[in-house]
Amino acid sequence: MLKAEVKRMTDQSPAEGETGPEEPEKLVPRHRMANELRDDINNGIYEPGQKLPSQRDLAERYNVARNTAAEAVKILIAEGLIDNRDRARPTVRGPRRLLRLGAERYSNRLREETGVSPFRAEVEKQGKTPRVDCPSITKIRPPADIAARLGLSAERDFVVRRENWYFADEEPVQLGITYIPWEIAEGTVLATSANMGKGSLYGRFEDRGHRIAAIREEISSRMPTPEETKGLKVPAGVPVIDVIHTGIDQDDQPFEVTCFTMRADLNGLDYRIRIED
Amino acid sequence: MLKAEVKRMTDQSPAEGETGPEEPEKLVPRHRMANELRDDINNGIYEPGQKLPSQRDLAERYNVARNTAAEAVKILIAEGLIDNRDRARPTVRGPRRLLRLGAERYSNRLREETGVSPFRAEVEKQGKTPRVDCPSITKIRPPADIAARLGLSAERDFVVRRENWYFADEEPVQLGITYIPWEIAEGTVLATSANMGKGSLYGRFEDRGHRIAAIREEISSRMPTPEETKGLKVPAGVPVIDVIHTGIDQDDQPFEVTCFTMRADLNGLDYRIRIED
DNA sequence: GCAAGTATCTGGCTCAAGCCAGATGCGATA
DNA sequence: TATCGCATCTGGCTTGAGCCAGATACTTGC
Repeated sequence: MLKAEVKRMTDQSPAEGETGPEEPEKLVPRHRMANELRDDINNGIYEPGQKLPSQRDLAERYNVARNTAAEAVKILIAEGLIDNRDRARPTVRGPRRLLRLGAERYSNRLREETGVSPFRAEVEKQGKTPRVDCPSITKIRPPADIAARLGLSAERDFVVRRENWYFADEEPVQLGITYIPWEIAEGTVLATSANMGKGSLYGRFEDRGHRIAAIREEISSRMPTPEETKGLKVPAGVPVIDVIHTGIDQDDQPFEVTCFTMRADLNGLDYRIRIED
Repeated sequence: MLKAEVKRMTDQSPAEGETGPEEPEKLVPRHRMANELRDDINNGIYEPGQKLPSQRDLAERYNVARNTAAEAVKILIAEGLIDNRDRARPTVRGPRRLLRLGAERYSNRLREETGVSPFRAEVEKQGKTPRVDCPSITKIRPPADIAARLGLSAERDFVVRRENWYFADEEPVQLGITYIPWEIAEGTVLATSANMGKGSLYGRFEDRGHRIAAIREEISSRMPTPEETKGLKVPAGVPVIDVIHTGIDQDDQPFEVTCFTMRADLNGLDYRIRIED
């Protein structure tokens, strides 16, 4: 890692003495500058957590207008290399440790033995304080895609919709919206209370005769909507992971669907799956 | 011009104490314009595939400078709502059908019965033509994280590195880099040939006494690097999904690791998992 | 009817100038 | 010493001007 030769020839003379196999591929200034900055970051010249020089400085160093310097920084922000929360000085983003959520979080035994939710366990493993907020429980008609997964009718049936926000050290991490057939939730805490009691959510399903036997998880990723950016405080240049989770009971019946929206800079998934013959 | 008279003596008031339902939340022009455009797109005023009016038109309609109009469009591009391939006119991006890849793609029975790779099957299901390209097979020292997963030493051991590019109708879809311990690959087509023969990759592992019994899949998501943007032709505003896949045999030994990089606009994952008690 | 050539339009990009509000630093004051 | 107030700095944003190369449409000549 020879960071000694930080060439900074501000004049854009061709200067390509020996043309490598790669053609220079002439770049517009914003990209030339973004590339240099990116290399510097990857080579550790700017350390994670370190603030970048001011736009006005950068502009002078790279011999561009301040506007252009700002554009170059924006490129790296969009790539997720630089963080620019609020109006603070843009900062080099370091690799963050991911919460690794796996299928064992649904294990019946684990639930019974520890009594602590896997999300909490995972957060505490990182030395942070978990918090789960359930700001709303409502009775609604299921959205069409949810109805399909639960085997319900979007016109005739009802579901309980439970909204859960997950925090680590008060930083929003993910959002989960759980849909439960009214038939199952009716008359239980599932339909009324944020506090699920011993064994948590799946404990209550078991009370109603639905023991979790299998799950389906449909995973995709996309850029957050503006609402999600605000609600989850997703930094610029960070996508979200969508997980549509379906809980399936011992009779092969789906009894619950949860749609997770996770910040991709804080969450990952980790599945160990036995392959059936 | 000190606006001293505006100074809040009630400074640092809780602020989110009893905010009204929705304050207008004054927006800068670029966001105001981006919001209107986004609504129009979501309300179907601009149909998927339709071209946006010219920047100069938009600027006039929204009463901003052309620069600002361009910035507003860029916001929607970064959100993934608008596509601006090449220098073509920005176009409203429609929802794309995802390739849904699941764990059953590793099923031994499925492999033996159909003989066709799950990727091919999934692509053909969409009426497209699959193609897999294996441009390089090399013998290298394993990267540290790979070595750890295979139980090898990054200094002493070797692995075969196989690079695979996956296309649907000649559009790049994903990239997979497979690492196989040299001990296993030595002397087989695994180390030499792109063509795997009947039963494909996992058929050859079985020849060497490694029947797949379990897999581990570690999933995360991020924005693509510039190289990936170029190689996979990832459109602006689209993340990639990283999957680190580990194949585990009947003796609980890992025998293969593959790192997938998938375009998130074309790929999704779909796992059905039995929950152990 | 068709091909070639041309004028126009478009998006991408850069620049210089300037306003604003929040952050920062520093000195004066209590 | 601790706190307040102010000057300054910073990033974010907007504007209007202008250049460029590729796309498009239109004309002209064969």
